[in-house]
Parts: sequence; structure tokens; C-alpha cells
Amino acid sequence: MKLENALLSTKFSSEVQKASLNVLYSAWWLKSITSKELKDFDLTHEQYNVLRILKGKYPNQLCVKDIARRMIEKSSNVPRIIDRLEIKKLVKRTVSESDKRETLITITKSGLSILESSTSKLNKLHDCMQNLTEKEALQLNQLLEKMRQKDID
Amino acid sequence: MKLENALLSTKFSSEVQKASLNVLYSAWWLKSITSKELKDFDLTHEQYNVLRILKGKYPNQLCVKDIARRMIEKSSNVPRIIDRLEIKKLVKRTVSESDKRETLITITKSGLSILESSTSKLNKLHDCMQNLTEKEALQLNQLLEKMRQKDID
DNA sequence: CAAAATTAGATGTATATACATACATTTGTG
DNA sequence: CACAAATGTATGTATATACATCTAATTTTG
Repeated sequence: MKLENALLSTKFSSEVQKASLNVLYSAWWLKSITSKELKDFDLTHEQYNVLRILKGKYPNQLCVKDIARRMIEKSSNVPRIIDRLEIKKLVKRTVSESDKRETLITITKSGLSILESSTSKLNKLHDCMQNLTEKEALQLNQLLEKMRQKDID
Repeated sequence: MKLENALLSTKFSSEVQKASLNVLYSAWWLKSITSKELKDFDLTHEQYNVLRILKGKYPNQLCVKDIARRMIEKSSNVPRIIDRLEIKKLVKRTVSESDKRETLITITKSGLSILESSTSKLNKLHDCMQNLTEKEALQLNQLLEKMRQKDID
């Protein structure tokens, strides 16, 4: 869908300004279609993201700060996302021996299993929505990174 | 900044999958830099968005549903955003005469004035961050819209 | 035209974001 | 080594998101 139709507006001051709105709308669109799938697994987008990060280092553990550094949305409040995952027994907290300030997070068997089935569902969705070729995706990645050029940590 | 550095990860299963994460991260990045500017005006990103929509139709009023249709994030809870704007006297609510279910929203003088100064500040920021040419922005818009091809209302 | 269905908006709840602060532990420095 | 500064995490608050439910008004329909 064209941005004009999505926002019921045709007044964009430039292609550059339109691109900003387009990125914001596209992110909302992506989140909303994936969240719908994740609902079947009683997972939010952010909880899924944390599980995915933990699996990336499995069987190693990660402390809260290292998870936070890998989050897509940097200001996510990781301790509270962990709270909810812990209640559902998808992760476990332990205090680090080497630095008692750190809380180490481990993904459980149950967490790995739910991550696997939800990822497979998301991949299927992804295949359906796969409208970009690898070459176009590469170009999109380059343009987004150019847009964020001044993003110096 | 490259996505690899932003997420501390190099494992992307494809350029297409990376593009999804890149769109999500770019949107977070855009929101966080603009929100920082808007803080000076005691406005959130969403409150700013509602004011911008109202100005687009000014001096005409818009009902809540018509604002919602123009929001970037469609599931925003417009009545409550209006609540906060109303407390700050930046908008006014009136019941529609033609359809008493509808609440008509008017942007106040004060709302227009704060919108003007905040927009000017955002535009200045935008000029600084303007790393894309119009041609590149056009290309980015086309790729995002191709990505959302199956977004049939 | 009266009852049913739909629509508009408000409101309740759980989760998340954004930011501030508190507390414990560790590190750095005199 | 003691004490100040920094770090890692948790927690409090205001706002927003996502979704469900409620009420009032309007539209549909039988």
C-alpha cells in the first residue's frame, strides 16, 4: 500500500520527509503483522526478541546489559521483559559469580521450544510477504544505513 | 551506523531478513532523535503527530476516527492522546451536531504555535541528518512500498 | 417504525517505552 | 586500604500500545 493511502495524506514536503514517515509506517506494519502471529504463542514482539537474542548465544548465558545492547529498540526495559519471561518459565535468572551486580539469563528448554515453533511460523509468514529480491533488500539496507549516517553510537 | 554494530550481531539469514530488522531499528532511531527534540516542548512523538494531523485540516475540525485513520501507528489510542493535549489546552473537544457520537477536535491557537516552533526545530534537525538525496529517498520509498506490497488495507 | 446491528468514542487492563532514581557491587584513586 | 565514582540491575511514574468491553447514537432491516 502506498504511503498516501496508509496515512490519507498527499502533502509531503519532500521525498526525504516522506521517507521518514515511510520508515516509521513500515516498522509499525512489520510489528503488527508479526505480533499477530506471536499472539498464538502468548509472546510479545519484545519478549520474542529477547528469546531470539538468548538463543543466539546459547548455551552461553547473557547478562541483562548484554541483552539490552542487542535489542532493536535500545530503550526497552529488559529487566521487566525478563520478569514476564521468567513467570512463564521461558528463562531463568541467576546472579553472576564473577560480578555479583550482574544477573545472568538462561533460556530454558521450554523457551527454546516455543522460540523454535514461533520462528517457524514467522518464517512462513515471511515467505508469503517476501516481496523483495535479495538485491532489492541489499539496496534497502544500504539506503537505510546511509539515512542513519550520523548515528555515531 | 551499520546494523551489525547497532545490534551486535552478524548472523542474518538473508538480506531480506536483515532488511526487516533494519527497518525496525531505523524507525526506533528516527523516533528517538525526534522525541529528544520534542521534549523541549513537552510533547511526545504521538502528541506531535496528532497536532500535525489537525493542522493539516485547519481551520476544519476532525473527529477522533479521522485522526486515527491518519496516524502512522494505526493502533494508537487517540482519545487518550487527545486527553493529554486537552489538559495542556493545545486542542479542544466538542460534540458533533450532525452526529452526536462523534467528538470533534480543534487545534487551539496555543496548539498551532507550539506546533510551529517544534516543527521548525525538527526541520533544523532534519537538515543536519539529511544524508539522503531526493533521488535516494525516492528509491527508498519505492523499496519500502514494494516490501509492503501485500498490505491490502 | 421498532428492534437489531453497527458505529464512535471512552475506558479498563496488561505490556512496553522513556526517563529518573535507588541500591548493591565493583573499580579507581589518594 | 578507605572512600568516591562508576556500573549493573531493579523499580517507580507517565505515556503509549494492543486489545477488550461498555455506552450512546445512528443506521439497517424486517
